[in-house]
Amino acid sequence: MPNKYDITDAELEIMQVLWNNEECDLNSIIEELNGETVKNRNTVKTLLRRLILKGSVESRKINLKDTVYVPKVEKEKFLSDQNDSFLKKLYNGKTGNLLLNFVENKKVSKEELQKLIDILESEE
Amino acid sequence: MPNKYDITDAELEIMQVLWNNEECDLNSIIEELNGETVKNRNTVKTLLRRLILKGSVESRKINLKDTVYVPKVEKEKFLSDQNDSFLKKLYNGKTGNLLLNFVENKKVSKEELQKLIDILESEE
DNA sequence: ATATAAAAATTACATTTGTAACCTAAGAAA
DNA sequence: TTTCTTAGGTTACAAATGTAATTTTTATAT
Repeated sequence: MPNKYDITDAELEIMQVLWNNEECDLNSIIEELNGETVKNRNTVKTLLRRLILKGSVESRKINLKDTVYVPKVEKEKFLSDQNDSFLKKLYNGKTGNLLLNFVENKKVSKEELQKLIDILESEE
Repeated sequence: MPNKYDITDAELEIMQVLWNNEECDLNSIIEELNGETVKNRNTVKTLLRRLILKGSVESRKINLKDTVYVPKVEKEKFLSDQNDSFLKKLYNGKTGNLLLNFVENKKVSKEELQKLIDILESEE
């Protein structure tokens, strides 16, 4: 009884395709995946089935033969949950700790940070 | 043949204890863990054994009876690797994308960002 | 209408992960 | 020294995961 948001790494690759395309059939998914990962058709089918089982994806029959798959979790919500658990796991749940790490390791520049401040200010 | 940096969630809890204490025996580890997670002694033993197997931890015999465990991966290196794979998995490998998400969801404040800029400037 | 191709559904299977029981050896208590 | 306790080592096991083979169904070409 895992829920919508327990998505494994292999499943996530499928979700990414669905988020980028909203509604696609198996073939499009497989095509999209190539370039990234190459997966056997049945593998993709299994991943889709598991995603459907846990309610993260819905399958819609177009006709007797064809089916399209629709993501049932918003990417935004998913990302936000992933952020939270990542932060909790490694940074005591604090964005500040992660950011500090980025700064210490020169993963972000002054300019980038300034741009973010600008965004925040423009929203005020 | 998983390497030092493939550390599972349950194993990570052990690593955290070791990172905070540098050298401890099984009992101290278990004691530290309580409050966080409660784990059976044997469970902790197994996790330690697996960590040793993959080279992330070393066990040192103090005497015939007692052993202490020593972390063999630096926390810094580990965190940095985890950051990279998290970013790659969800943000195209770009810190910028993650930060933008934080900003959009009000997970970081202007003040925090400014403080980071100050740190960067003070280092120049 | 029948054989063949394509898609969908079901089943399989090895590996990893979390959890712990079980067995053994070494000091401590009697 | 015999027994109990405690620490260490080994084995087990179910659930989750990544991957795919097998079987069944549906459609298309002959």
